[in-house]
Amino acid sequence: MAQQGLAGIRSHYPRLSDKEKKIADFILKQPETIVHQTISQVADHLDVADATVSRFCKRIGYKGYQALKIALAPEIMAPNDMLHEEITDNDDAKMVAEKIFQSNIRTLENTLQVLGENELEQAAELLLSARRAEFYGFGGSNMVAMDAYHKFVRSGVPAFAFPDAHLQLMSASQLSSEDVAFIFSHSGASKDAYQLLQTIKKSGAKTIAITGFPKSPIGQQVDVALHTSSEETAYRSEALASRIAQLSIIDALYVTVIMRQKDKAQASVEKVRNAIAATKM
Amino acid sequence: MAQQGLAGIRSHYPRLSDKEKKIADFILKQPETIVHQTISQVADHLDVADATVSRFCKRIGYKGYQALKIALAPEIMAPNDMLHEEITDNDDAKMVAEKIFQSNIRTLENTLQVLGENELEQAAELLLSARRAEFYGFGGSNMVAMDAYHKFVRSGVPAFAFPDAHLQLMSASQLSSEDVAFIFSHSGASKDAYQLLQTIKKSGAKTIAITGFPKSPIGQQVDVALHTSSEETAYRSEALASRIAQLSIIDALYVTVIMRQKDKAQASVEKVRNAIAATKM
DNA sequence: TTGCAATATGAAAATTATTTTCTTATTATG
DNA sequence: CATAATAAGAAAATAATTTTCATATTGCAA
Repeated sequence: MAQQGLAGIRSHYPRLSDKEKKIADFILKQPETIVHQTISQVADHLDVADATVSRFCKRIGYKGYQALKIALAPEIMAPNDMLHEEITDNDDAKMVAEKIFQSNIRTLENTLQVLGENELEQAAELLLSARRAEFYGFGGSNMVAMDAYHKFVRSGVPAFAFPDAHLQLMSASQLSSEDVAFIFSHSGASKDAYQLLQTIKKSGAKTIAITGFPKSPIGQQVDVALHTSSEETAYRSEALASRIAQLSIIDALYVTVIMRQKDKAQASVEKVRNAIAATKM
Repeated sequence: MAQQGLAGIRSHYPRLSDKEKKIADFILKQPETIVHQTISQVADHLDVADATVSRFCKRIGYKGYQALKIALAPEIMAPNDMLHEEITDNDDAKMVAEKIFQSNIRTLENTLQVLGENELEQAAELLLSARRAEFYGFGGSNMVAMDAYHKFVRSGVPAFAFPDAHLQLMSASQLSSEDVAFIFSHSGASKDAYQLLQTIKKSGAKTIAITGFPKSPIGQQVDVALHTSSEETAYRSEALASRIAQLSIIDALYVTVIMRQKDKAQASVEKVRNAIAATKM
C-alpha cells in the first residue's frame, strides 16, 4: 500500500482506467484546487460519478476522499514557517542563520520553478557540442564562473574561465561560431557584462546566460537564458542566494552533460560493434 | 482574519471560552490526532458538543472543521518530495535539476537543524574580537574561504585568505594568540587541512572549523566546530551541497558580526554622551 | 441584590458530504 | 459468440457537519 500523495498517484497511473486517469490528471495538474472542494464538485467538473472519485481514492491506497485530501495538503501548502521575516537587531546568531537559510531555501525552490525545461536542454546540448566553452562573470559571479570552469574541465568539455575582467574580454574577442559563451549576471544589466556580450555576439559564438531578471538586456539578447528567482532583502550584503541558485544550475548542467557523454560513448561502442558484425557477414 | 494553523490557535487563545480552550489545548497538544478524526470523535473525547467544536473552528477563522483539518495537515506532515531519489540515466535535464535542487534544499534544512546555537555565538564573538581572521580551505573549499575573505574584509574585520596551499601554510605559521583561524573542510580529515590545523594550534590562535563530520580529527580539535549535514549521493562530482551550506553559514556569521558592530558603535556613542554629561554636572 | 442583556453550550434538526450497493455497460478472453 | 471480469453511473444508505432552538451562565447596571 504505497500512499505517497502526488507521487503515489503517478506510480499507480499506468494501471488506472480511462476515467480514473482523468481524475488523476486533474489532481496532478492542480492539486491545490481539490483540497477545498467536495467530491461532488470534482465529479461534476470531470463529468464522472461521485462514486468513481471515491473508488479512485481507494484504488490508490486511501481510506476515502477525505484521507486523500489530508494527504495532499502538505504538498501544496508550505508549513507555516517564518514568512519572509527580515533580520532585526534583536536576533541572535541562530535566528540570523535561520532567516538566511530559509531565504536561501526559498530561492532554490523558486528558481527550480522558473527554470525552463527547453532552455536547460538547449544549454546542455550547446555545452556538449562546443568546440570551446567559456564562462564569464563579474564581481561575485566570477566565483561562479570559476567554479563552472573547474567542473566542466573535468567533463572533457574544453572549458575556460578567467579571474580578471580584462582577460575575460580578451578571450571573448577570440571566440568563433563553434564556441559557447556562458555569462553569469544576477542583474542582467551590468555594463561590464553587457559590453562583454556584445563582443561575444560579434564573434558569432552561441550565448547562454543565467540571470535573475529575464527582461534585462542580457536576458533578452542571449541565445539561451536560464533564470534564477531570489528575494530582495534589506540585510543582503550581496546576492548569495542568487549565487547558490546559479551554482545549483551549473551542477545540474554538468551532471546532464556527463550523462549525455556516457550515452554517446555507449552509442559509439554500438556503432563499432555493428561495423565489425558487417565485415564478418 | 488570521488563519495561521497552530500559531493562529495560539494567538486566539486568550479570548477563548473555557470549553474552547479545552479544544485548543487538545489540538495544540497533539495536532496529528485530529486530522484523521471526525468532529464527533473529538467532541466525545473532550466531553463537549459537536457544535462547540464547529463553532471553535469558525471562531479562529476557518469555514468549518474540514477547513481547519486541511490547514493543519501541512504542519504535522512533511511534504512528499522525492525521497532521496538518485539521478538515473533516463532523466532529462529538468529532472536532473529537480533532484539536485531538492538535494541542496534538504542539505540546507538539515544543516540548519544541526547548527549549534552556542557555537554560532562563539564563532561570531571570536571573529568580532580577532586581531586578524584568516580563512583556509583546500580544493572546492578554497572557494568558500576566498568568499569568506571577500565578505569579512568588508566588515572591517582584518580578514585574509590565500588561493594557494603553500601560502596558506606560510601565513598560518605567522599567527598569534590574538588571531582567529577559520578552516573549511567537508570531510574534516584531509591531510592538508589537518596539517594546517596543527600549525595553527602551535601559533596559539583560536580555531573555528566548518565540517560535515563532527567526529573527524579537525571537528574534534578546533575550539569551535560548526557542522553541515549533507547527503551522500552517487552522482556527486563534488560536495556542492556541502559548500552551499558552508556559504550560508558564513553569510549568517557575517550578518551577525556587522549587526554586533553596529551595536558596539551605538554603545560607544552612549559612553561618549555619558562622559560629556558628567563633565557638565 | 435583582433584573436584563449578552454569551456559551448542548441537543436536536437540518443539511451536506461521502460511501456503498445495485444495475447496466463494456472489454477481454477462450 | 459466450462468458467472466471490470468499469461506471444512479440511487440508496450512511456518515459527517452545520445550523437552529432552547437553556444555562455570566457580567453589568441600577
